[in-house]
Amino acid sequence: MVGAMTEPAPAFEESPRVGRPRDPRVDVAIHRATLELLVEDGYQATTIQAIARRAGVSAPSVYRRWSSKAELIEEAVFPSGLLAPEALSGDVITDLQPYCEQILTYLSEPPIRAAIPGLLVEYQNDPEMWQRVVERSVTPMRSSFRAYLAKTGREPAVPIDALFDVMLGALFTRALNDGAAGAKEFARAVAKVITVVLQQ
Amino acid sequence: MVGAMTEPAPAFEESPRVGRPRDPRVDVAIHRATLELLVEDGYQATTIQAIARRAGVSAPSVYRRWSSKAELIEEAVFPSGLLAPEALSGDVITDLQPYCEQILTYLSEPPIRAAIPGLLVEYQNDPEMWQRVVERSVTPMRSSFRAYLAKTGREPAVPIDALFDVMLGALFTRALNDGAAGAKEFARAVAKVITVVLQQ
Amino acid sequence: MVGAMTEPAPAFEESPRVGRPRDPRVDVAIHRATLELLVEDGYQATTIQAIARRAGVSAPSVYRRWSSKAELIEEAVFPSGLLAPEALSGDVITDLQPYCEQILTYLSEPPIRAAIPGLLVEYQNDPEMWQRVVERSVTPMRSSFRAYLAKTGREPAVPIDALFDVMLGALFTRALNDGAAGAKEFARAVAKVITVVLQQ
Amino acid sequence: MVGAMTEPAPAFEESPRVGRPRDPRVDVAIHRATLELLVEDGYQATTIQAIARRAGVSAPSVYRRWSSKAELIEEAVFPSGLLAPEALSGDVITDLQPYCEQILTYLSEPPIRAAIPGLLVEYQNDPEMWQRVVERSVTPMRSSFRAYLAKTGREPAVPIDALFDVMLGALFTRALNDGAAGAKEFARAVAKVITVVLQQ
DNA sequence: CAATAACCGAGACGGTACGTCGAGTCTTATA
DNA sequence: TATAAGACTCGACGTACCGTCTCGGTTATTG
Repeated sequence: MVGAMTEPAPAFEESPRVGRPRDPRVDVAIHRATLELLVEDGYQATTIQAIARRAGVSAPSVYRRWSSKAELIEEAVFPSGLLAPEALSGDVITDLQPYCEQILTYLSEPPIRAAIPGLLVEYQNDPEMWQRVVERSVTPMRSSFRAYLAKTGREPAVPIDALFDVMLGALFTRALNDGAAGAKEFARAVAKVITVVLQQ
Repeated sequence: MVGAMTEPAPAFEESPRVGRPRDPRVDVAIHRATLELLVEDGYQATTIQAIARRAGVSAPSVYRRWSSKAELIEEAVFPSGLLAPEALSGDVITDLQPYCEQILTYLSEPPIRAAIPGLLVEYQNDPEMWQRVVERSVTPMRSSFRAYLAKTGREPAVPIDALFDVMLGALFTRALNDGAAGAKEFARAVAKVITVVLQQ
Repeated sequence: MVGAMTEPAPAFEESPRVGRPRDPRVDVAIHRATLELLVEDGYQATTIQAIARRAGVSAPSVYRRWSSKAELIEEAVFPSGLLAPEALSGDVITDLQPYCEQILTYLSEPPIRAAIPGLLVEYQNDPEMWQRVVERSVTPMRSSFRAYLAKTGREPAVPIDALFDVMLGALFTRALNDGAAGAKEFARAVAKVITVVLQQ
Repeated sequence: MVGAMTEPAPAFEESPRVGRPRDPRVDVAIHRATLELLVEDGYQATTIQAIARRAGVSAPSVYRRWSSKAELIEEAVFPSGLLAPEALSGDVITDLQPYCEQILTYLSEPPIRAAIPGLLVEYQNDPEMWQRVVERSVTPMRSSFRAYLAKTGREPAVPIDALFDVMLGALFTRALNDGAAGAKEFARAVAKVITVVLQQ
């Protein structure tokens, strides 16, 4: 399922056993403030100081948890495990459209729409970091798509990965440009294209 | 034709008749510095102060010509009239692949790759400005695509605009993620997908 | 004469001929805020941010002029040329007491009292910088003292520099500890001590 | 005798009888770290956090024992009972010089030299606290000086307290500025001055 | 040919975000 | 029940870029 983004994220890695434990309300407040600012003011205005201010938290409390704005936002909009739209029944004709619609809806969620171009900029000089983001968000979709096609037993005229890239690229670009507006129609069109290729 | 980006751009519209005229070498230097910085250091590091520094020019000389970093970059990477890949012979089977390859190559030009996510961020709270960018870059492509299909006389099973969006979205996403690497293969795949839909 | 501390100080060294000239009101405001804060809140609370705030000026405008808090304060409390108490008539018996009183009064000026221990701390690991401060403030006094004694034609039983150090050390310590309270009496005592040595 | 400063000091007054007892090694480590930092890096760099770090101890463990950096340092450099240079034989001519030298040597001890200006700054807005420091360090010297002069039976031309202030002020200022360098010569000069006054 | 006006580089200006550090306070597990 | 450790808020640090401004000086067109 395409998940909502409401969980505070498990923050950093290991929790040390001694000393005052981190206040989970701080995590929640930062998480919440980040998403709010992303949606309200965009990526650029979502500065760490603004996040701290809105969360009612000090800047060091943010830096203690995340080493950069990019990491914080990455984790806020891509909480692990909530990324892969699930495959559906198995009938290509009926399934592909809701599947596409699901992806388009997911990519149109305001914080995701706002975060993606920002992360692209941030990681412009660090392709590996961007690959990490892709891994967390795209790879699960690609897997479910592959699994889905495997169930249908088809051998398309176009390599499956390329076909997936066409589908996702179309939906991704649409989401960036128009958000959820007209999602249903466009998802239908994309699904139709993929279906035709599969049936050819 | 997909154009190279080497010309200093005619800057602002009207040239006032009185007073000292602008030094065209300043325009050239800013233009050049902008593209260089975009490619070398990415959108974020391409600050106006850095551009001025590299161009050997003062910051006000930049602001005199462009009111913001976004406008400057927009003009530097999308010099008017150089945007529309030209249509080709008319035979769908043979034309579509070079056409897609042309678009993918164009979108993979380093300054364009670097500029697009930055402009997306910059215009996050100003969709109209982003539409202006789209108009300058996408609309000519869409027109040529329509004209191209008109020549073939086909009536596809998917609305032409949606089909174009699928094609361009796929190529755009590919360019953002991988640049020109493997462009030929992917362009072939995209062309195949479109062809299949057209022939269906 | 022992000078008042009211002048904005000529700021940095050379004034460059190009670029927007510095706003002299900014200099004045910083100078004034520094002295006020020193007197009201002490050396420690006289932070650069607090100075900027009180002067109604941005922090960078302070850093543009002085590279550190120490330099700023040094210049604010020791404006060049106002440091040497002048020698008096020439009669040891009558002169020495007002001379000592003058020095004690000078060292008791609130900003000086407040600044000296702070500068001592600041330059604890940079004795040369402290020597520079001494040069600006003590050396003129020492010179005038020497000149003064030369006029009397005496050859004291204690080296003149040591005698000066005893006199100034006594007055300096008194000023640090008690300020101007009971200055007259203490100046008389110090003058008496020096006189006795000179007459011995 | 002028005492060395090596003992950890008995910390706070009362030792509570209940609960986990304090680890005395923590006291020792803090004490040692404080003196080391004072000498190596100066008063300013001797932050409580740095002390805790060097002592291998947490900051609250320091605050539990001393309520402020000033108190900690005060106690570290002026351990009670080690402050008064002892009076000597009783012959003014021969005694005064070693007495002055002793004081000068004491005030030149690196931690004391480093601590004094810092404490002056710290107590700039709390003269009573500074008086407390003076009481602990100067008053014993003043008493021994008075007792010393009483033994000689002299009635000097300058009030004894003022004479003491001249002597100590001269030595104190010398110690702050030059430390122990040339101590012997300067002590001789100071002693000569005092002697002359006493004999006059 | 003089006046005018827009340009030029340089740099000051008030703001704001950056990421770090020290000051003290608090909360928890541990002894 | 006090300790030790670390998270907490707060605010100063010094730097960078923002976009604007003021300056002295230059270069063209206009009167």
